[in-house]
Amino acid sequence: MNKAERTRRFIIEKSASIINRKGMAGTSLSDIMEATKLAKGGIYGNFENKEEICMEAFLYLTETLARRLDGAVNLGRNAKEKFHNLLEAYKGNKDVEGGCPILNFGVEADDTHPNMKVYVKKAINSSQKRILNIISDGIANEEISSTVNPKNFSVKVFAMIEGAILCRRVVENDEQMRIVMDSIWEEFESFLK
Amino acid sequence: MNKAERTRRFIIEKSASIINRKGMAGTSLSDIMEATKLAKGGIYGNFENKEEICMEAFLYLTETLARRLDGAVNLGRNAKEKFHNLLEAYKGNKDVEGGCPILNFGVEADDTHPNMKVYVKKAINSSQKRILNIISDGIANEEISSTVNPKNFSVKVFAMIEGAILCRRVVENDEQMRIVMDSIWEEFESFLK
DNA sequence: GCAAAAATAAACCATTCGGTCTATTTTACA
DNA sequence: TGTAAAATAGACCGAATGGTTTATTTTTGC
Repeated sequence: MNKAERTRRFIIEKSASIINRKGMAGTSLSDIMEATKLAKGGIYGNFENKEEICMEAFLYLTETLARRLDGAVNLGRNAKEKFHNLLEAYKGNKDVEGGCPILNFGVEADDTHPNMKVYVKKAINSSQKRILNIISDGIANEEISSTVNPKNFSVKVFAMIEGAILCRRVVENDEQMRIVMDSIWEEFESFLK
Repeated sequence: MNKAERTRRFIIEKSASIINRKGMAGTSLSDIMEATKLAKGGIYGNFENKEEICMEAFLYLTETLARRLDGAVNLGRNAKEKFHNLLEAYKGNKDVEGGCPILNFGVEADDTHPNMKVYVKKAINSSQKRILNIISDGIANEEISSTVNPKNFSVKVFAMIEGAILCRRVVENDEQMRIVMDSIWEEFESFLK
C-alpha cells in the first residue's frame, strides 16, 4: 500500500462514521477536513468528489460489519450456534457509531442517489444471504425442520432486525431490540429438530 | 382559518413530501420556494426557520398517515378485520411519496436533531399502540388467545413493517413486503380462537 | 542523497446556503 | 370604500458550500 492508497484509506476510515451519523447531505467537506486534519487539496487529490467519499465510506462500513458478523457466525459449530452468535453480534453492534449503515444510507439514497442505492441493495442481499445460508445448511444436515422456508425466514428476520435498530436508536433504549431478538430466537428454536 | 394560517398550511403541504424524500439536510430553501412558488419573504414571514418547517412537515405527514391507518382499522368490526385492514393499509401506502416518515425522519434525526427525535419517538409509540389496542381488545372479548403478549407482538410487528418498507424502497419491488406481511398475518391467525 | 514523481496546503473560485430587511401588495374590517 | 394591518416579493447579507489551481512539501526509486 503506497502513500496514496494509505491516505485514501485513512480518509475513508475517518469520514465513515461521520457520514453514517450525519448523512451524506448533512456531512460537509469541512467536517471531513476536520476529521482527517487534511486540507481540501489533500482530500481532492485522492477523491473525485464528496459522493465518491460517501460511496467508499458505505463500502467500508458494510465490509467492517460483514466481517464482524461473519466472524461471529463462523465461531458456531452448527446452525443453532451460528444463528445464536449472529443475533448476539447484531445486538452488540451498538459501537458502530451511527447505527446500521444499510438503514442510514438506504433511507437517504432511496429517492436521491441511484448509484448508492445499488450498493445498499447488494448489502441487503448479502445480509439476508448470511441468514439464509445458516438455515439452508441447518436443513441440509437435518438440524432444522425441512418445513421451514429459508428465503421467507431470512427476509423476515432481516426486516425485524432493521426495524429494531431504528427503534433502539430513536427510542433510546434496548427494550424493543430485546423483545424482537427474543422473538426471533424463540421462532428459530421451534424449527430445531 | 385566516390568510396566514392558510399560507402556513399550504407551505407545509407542499414541502412535506419533498422533505420526506430528500431529507431535512438535503432539502434547501430554494426547493421549498420552488414547490410553493413563494419568495423567501413569504416563507420566512410564516416560519421561524427551516427546522420549523421540517418539524411541521413531519407532524403533517404522520398525522395524515395516522388518519389513513385509523380509518382503515375502524372499518373492521372485530380484531381480525381490524388487523387485516391495518396490514392492507400499510401495504397500500406506497403513495405517500418518499416512504414512511417515521423511518425517514427517524434515521436522520437520531444523531443530529434531538427535538425531532422526540416527535419521532411519539409517532413510533402511537403506531405500536394502534397494533397493541387491536390485540388487547381482541383478547378482552375473547377473540384472541390470552396467551398472546400484546406489547411484544406490537413491537415485533412494527419492527417488521418498518424493515419491510426499507427493503421495498431500496430493492424496488414488493416481494419482501409481501413475504413479511404474509408472515405477520399467519402468526396473527394462529392467535385467533 | 538526489532527482522525478506524487501528495498536500492553502489561496481562490463561483455558487448556494439559511436568513434579514424594506418596500410594496394584499387582506380584512369598519 | 377607505384605511390600518397583515402578508409577500425580492434585493441583500455574510458565511459556508463543493470544487479548482498552483506552489510547496514529501515520497519514492535509483
